[in-house]
Amino acid sequence: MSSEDTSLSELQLELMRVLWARGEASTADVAEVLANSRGLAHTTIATLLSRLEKRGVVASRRDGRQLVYRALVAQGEVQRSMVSGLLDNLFGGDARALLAHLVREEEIAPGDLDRVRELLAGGRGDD
Amino acid sequence: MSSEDTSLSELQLELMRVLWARGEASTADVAEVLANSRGLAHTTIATLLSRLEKRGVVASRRDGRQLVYRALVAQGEVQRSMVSGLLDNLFGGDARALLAHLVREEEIAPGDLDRVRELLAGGRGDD
DNA sequence: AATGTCGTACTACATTTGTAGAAGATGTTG
DNA sequence: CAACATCTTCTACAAATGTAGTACGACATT
Repeated sequence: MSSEDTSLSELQLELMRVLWARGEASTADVAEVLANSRGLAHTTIATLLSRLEKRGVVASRRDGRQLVYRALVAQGEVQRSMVSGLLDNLFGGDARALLAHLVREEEIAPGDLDRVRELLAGGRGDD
Repeated sequence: MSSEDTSLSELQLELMRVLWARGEASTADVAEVLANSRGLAHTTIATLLSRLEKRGVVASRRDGRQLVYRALVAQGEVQRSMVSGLLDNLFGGDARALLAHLVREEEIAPGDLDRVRELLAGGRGDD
């Protein structure tokens, strides 16, 4: 039901990564990171965060005059929907095609395939 | 270097897929496909194609009063840049993380890992 | 208390994307 | 040749995104 199909832009993801990494972050926290990497103004970050909030992607809490944001969507959820979108749009939904692409483009070494298989075969306690 | 980092929207990819599949396609050809799948007007497709051309993603050739388009970027190039973008933005550039994600999300069955390895080793493409 | 500081809220503007109508050019057919 | 069917071109508009200034409110400091 609430499985929103959340697709975010690169910049939006950059904000989210701060929130995901810290759990919570004030506008100033996020702004500092983004000022470093991109030279964005403090008010720009405020705008972006409020827009993200309007979309329901993040929520804010007040701390004095500051707003402290936290993510409402897990990183995994976003990964899921965006990877799935890419898969559909670029590989006809065929994950093996994407996998082959990754190996062919040398993003993944053939040995990694075994490693991942072992990882999964070994003690994996998730559902 | 002309390695443009080509990232396309879902709709844009839908147009491109027609061109990639056919090699060349007139506006009407593309429009017909997109009218089916999305109910888009003929002029909409014309607009989209011309915008793609302005970006250098496709080129057109005149055939009578019609324009016949062909892709200027290979599907592989787009896959490369878009997968790479996704990798950077969502998985910190770690392809193994994406791979693990794919397996965990059951987009890929563990057995596929072997199959892909075989594919790469022997060049055996049956299915 | 007055003032300066800092943060949010609001407003604004350019660009990209999705979508399509109107107008004009051109080829087709009786 | 005239009427008709088409196709491209231009123009338009809404929503999303990137980017930031201005204004206003709250807090701290002297």
